[in-house]
Amino acid sequence: MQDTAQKPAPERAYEAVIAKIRVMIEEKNLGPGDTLPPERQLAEIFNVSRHSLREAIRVLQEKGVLSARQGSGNYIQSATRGDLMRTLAVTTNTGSRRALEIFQLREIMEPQLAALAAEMGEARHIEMLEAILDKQGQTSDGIELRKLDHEFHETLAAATGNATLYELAQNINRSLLPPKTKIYDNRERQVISLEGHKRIVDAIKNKDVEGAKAEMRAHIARVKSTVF
Amino acid sequence: MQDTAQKPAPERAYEAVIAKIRVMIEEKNLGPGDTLPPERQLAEIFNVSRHSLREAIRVLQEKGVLSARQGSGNYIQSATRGDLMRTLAVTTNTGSRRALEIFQLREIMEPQLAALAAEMGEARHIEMLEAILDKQGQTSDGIELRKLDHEFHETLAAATGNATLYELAQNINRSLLPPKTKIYDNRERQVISLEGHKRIVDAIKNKDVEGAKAEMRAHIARVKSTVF
DNA sequence: CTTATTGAATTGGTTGCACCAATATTGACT
DNA sequence: AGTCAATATTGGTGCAACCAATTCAATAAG
Repeated sequence: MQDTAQKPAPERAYEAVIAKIRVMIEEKNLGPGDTLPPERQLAEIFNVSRHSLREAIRVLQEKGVLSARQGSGNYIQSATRGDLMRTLAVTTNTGSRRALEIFQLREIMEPQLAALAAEMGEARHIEMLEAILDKQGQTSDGIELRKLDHEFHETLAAATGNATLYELAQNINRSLLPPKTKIYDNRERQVISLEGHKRIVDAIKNKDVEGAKAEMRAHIARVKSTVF
Repeated sequence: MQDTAQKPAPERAYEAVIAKIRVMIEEKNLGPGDTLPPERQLAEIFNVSRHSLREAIRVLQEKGVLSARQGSGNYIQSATRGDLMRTLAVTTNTGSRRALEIFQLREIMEPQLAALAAEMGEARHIEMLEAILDKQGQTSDGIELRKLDHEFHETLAAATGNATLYELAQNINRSLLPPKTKIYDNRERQVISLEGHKRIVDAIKNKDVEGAKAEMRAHIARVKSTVF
């Protein structure tokens, strides 16, 4: 067991602090130029160590929400209150949650990529997809299969004819699964993956736009359930 | 005197550490899934306290470069070279073909962002959206309106609660329209934009998931037709 | 010999305190 | 009043200890 295991995601101290700072900014109606209370005092108020407090401040600094002046104070930076609130509205996502976020992005994009591929797909793209399916059926090496899975989804994006979508798909894939993960060592997953890919390619070959979308949606759902 | 004058900006310890970590990743040719040396050891190597080292690691975490697992280690998430947003960040504005591609990306994503916002949207997000509508109705300055349009779509992405989607939306917006574009000087477009936004917010307020999706789709279609 | 178990060692998470460095404030002196 | 030096305040850094989750190896059980 060494997936990208997802635990209940315990909230880190600095994350709680960021949330509290956001509330404070809203309640005290602070805007650009205003200063936060001193760190020692904030740590006291929020009941955390100054270290944890400073982690939160660093993050907000790096996001452009705050700026620190040694000897003076921490100042609210964002150009407008709108920028400030928007940034604070989504703040903070630790590694594990990020994986879920990227998965959500994938759920949004991939079914429509499949649909577009079915609509636009040229012969050469379909051939490439089928070649990948072949290889996928002939190996059982986990590393190789993960690679082929990436290839499949990227090729599908390429089949849309939209270079931007292709590049984005590449980055999504590579962000989602670290190369060494062994989730493909599981025989059951191998079958699920291959079956799903086959159905998708079939739909694309038949130029079945809605079918391709549905199959991809189902495929992602299945993969997701085996991962989490 | 309260002038905003900034000194030569003395480099903070954590900034130096971030740079050194990046160099280390490069030199040791580390990729996603690999782990960094333990914090105590890194602090020793870089000659800083663990506190400063951890500030650096936190920042890299928030940027999605690292992910931490207590009891295990700090893992490289996405290589510095292959950041998720790179695609759109770099390319900004290369011909009309690119513009069309990004528009297509927008057609794929935004309706689902609206749907998610309707499903997840908290009160504060809806308030922000309505505040933007107000401003939009009160000005007719082209530059200002373009800015508000961006704010609207970015706030909507923020309302999904997914920071990755928010970042992506930011990049899409900025890639699609150069800051100076005056397409909002056209009175007709102003009306179309405001009307569309209102309908979308209404649907979100009513938690009408399908309605939000449909309204956004229609909105994008209208905007597209006025642009091309 | 293989598989569980358990307990020590490792590693990130948090806290507290002390001290440094830059800035702000006070107050004595002219 | 104005100047300027002493003092207090505030962010920046370091050290050391302890907590909590994980890893890993020694050991016991089958």
